[in-house]
Amino acid sequence: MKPFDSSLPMMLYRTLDAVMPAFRAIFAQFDLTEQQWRVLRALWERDARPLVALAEATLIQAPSLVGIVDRLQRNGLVERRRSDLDRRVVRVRLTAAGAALEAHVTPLVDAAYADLEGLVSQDEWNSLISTLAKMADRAKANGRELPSEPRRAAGG
Amino acid sequence: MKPFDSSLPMMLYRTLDAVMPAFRAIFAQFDLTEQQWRVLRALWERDARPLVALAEATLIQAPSLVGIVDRLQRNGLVERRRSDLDRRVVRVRLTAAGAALEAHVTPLVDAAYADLEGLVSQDEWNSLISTLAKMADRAKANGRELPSEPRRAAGG
DNA sequence: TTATTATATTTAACATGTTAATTAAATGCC
DNA sequence: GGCATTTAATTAACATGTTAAATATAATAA
Repeated sequence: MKPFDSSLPMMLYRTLDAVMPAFRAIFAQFDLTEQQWRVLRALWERDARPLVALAEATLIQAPSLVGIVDRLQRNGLVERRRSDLDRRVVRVRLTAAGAALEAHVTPLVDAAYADLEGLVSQDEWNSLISTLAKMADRAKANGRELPSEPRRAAGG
Repeated sequence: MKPFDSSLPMMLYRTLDAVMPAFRAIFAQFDLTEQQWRVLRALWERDARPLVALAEATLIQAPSLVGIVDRLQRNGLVERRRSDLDRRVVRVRLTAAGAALEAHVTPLVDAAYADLEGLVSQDEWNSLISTLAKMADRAKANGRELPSEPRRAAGG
């Protein structure tokens, strides 16, 4: 059995545990949770997204997202609007207050992110990001093949 | 503002999202959650730990751990015993059933872990782990200095 | 010793994660 | 055109995460 402390999943959790509190402290100043910030961050980039699209962009699954959007809506930062073309779709859009928040939060988050980048060399940083991307893509691809049998006979 | 999709925190979350379902599928076969497995995994390595020590080993904070241990206990896998030397301390120890589970779960988890290691080259794997370790250590060290002022005048 | 301070566990209040099931609306196919 | 199949959002049931506070016990200092 592996060392466990230094297993990849534990190292990923450990890194997040070490890194995120600094960001959460910023979010808390604006009465936002980390996940609420992620939703706003996605909407600032492209507003009025269907909930499914928002789930993909934020890596928050739809059932969790429902509650997060509920609370953002309760706090007046976003609103829901049902699509007319496809009545199943609910688009989440920023209110004026939600949009205005960007200018206040972003500078603090950017500064914290710059601090984070300074912890390792630029080479280390780049290879870290690219190895994570590669691993995530491949793991996800694997995960999509095993659960049920391949549709016809994809070959192995 | 950064690309967001490829920000370090999002990459860490994305990698965990891609990697963990394979492990969770194994845990589920034994009616275990990921966190319950982490507790057992730590106890298999060293049994009868104080709850605080278990929290550190598993990266699960004490308030969450209380409930997780409650459920493990309810399922007959661990038991609590209050220390006689220090009546504040509660040690969590494996039952026979909890100890016996190791031999069944471990082979499957090891196989899944081997698959994971195969996704990238050994060099990439090693530098990934070591960069994560470096970053986590440094971020944590930074986090311990700012919150309150240094005790006396630690110098900066 | 006693008041103070620190530590270990737990509870509380709230937000989120995870999986399965529901509900409503759209699509595919015969 | 009608029925089985998909898709989007939600609900349900349970487990966990996060922060603050409470409780009990231990260590410390005046």
